[in-house]
Amino acid sequence: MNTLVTVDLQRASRLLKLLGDPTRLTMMKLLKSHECCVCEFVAIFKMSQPAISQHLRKLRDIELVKEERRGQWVFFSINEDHEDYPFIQSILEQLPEQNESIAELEAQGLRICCE
Amino acid sequence: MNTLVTVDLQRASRLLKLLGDPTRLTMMKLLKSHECCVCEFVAIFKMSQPAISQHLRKLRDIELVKEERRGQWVFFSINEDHEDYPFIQSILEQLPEQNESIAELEAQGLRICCE
DNA sequence: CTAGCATATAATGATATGCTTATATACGCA
DNA sequence: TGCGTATATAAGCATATCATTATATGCTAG
Repeated sequence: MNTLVTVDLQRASRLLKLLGDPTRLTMMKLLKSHECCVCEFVAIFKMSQPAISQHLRKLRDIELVKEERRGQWVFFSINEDHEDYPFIQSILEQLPEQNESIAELEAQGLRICCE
Repeated sequence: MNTLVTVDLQRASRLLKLLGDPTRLTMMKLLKSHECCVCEFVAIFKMSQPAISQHLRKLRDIELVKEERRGQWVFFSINEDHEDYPFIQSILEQLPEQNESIAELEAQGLRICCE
């Protein structure tokens, strides 16, 4: 009896299924420490823009991530207000940091900063 | 930096994908507190025996569960020696207990005891 | 307004998944 | 040995998933 809050099994399995894709899982891990826009993900995953967009849509559909348009770009970030965020967080915590991806982006001058 | 051990992202996503099915996730949660044999799962999930058997095989293929034949029956249990067991455990801990399923089995006289 | 870049959506196709039914295997008992 | 029960495997099918290409939309800058 060491957790106060539990996650309904059906809901949990839907979340885990979404996280059960290496691209989406990595996205979530990245987003945990950095906001990213779509084109950054395209550069990181070396995958077509629509593929990235579709993964992000799935994450957004169940509100695991939020999006915010800034000028031309759409930035994604983790939705910490999600009812099951503690569950998600406990999973992401156990994954290795993905700072190299971000560092590589910066090295290539592909990191987007906008204001 | 509060976890010492992290799970490779590829491996983590494979595990999460397997847990991302409500039947398998429930199986794992049940197995966390009770050994079960195949016919018990058939009764619990009201699903065909081959379907149950195939789910168990997937869990066994990546060694999340162990099997042990006892007479006519094959009992499954969680493999606590799995390299990623701490990861799995941290997920299962956050799911509600499934004791009703077991209680129901017992009420119907379907719980298997063999020795 | 138009051109160009960022992103989203639609349509399509290959492969994976999860069930079903039919059949094979393994064990226990008479 | 042969039968009944428990389980595993094989084959087939419907649907889901994840990519692709083509196209639409939205914003910015000139």
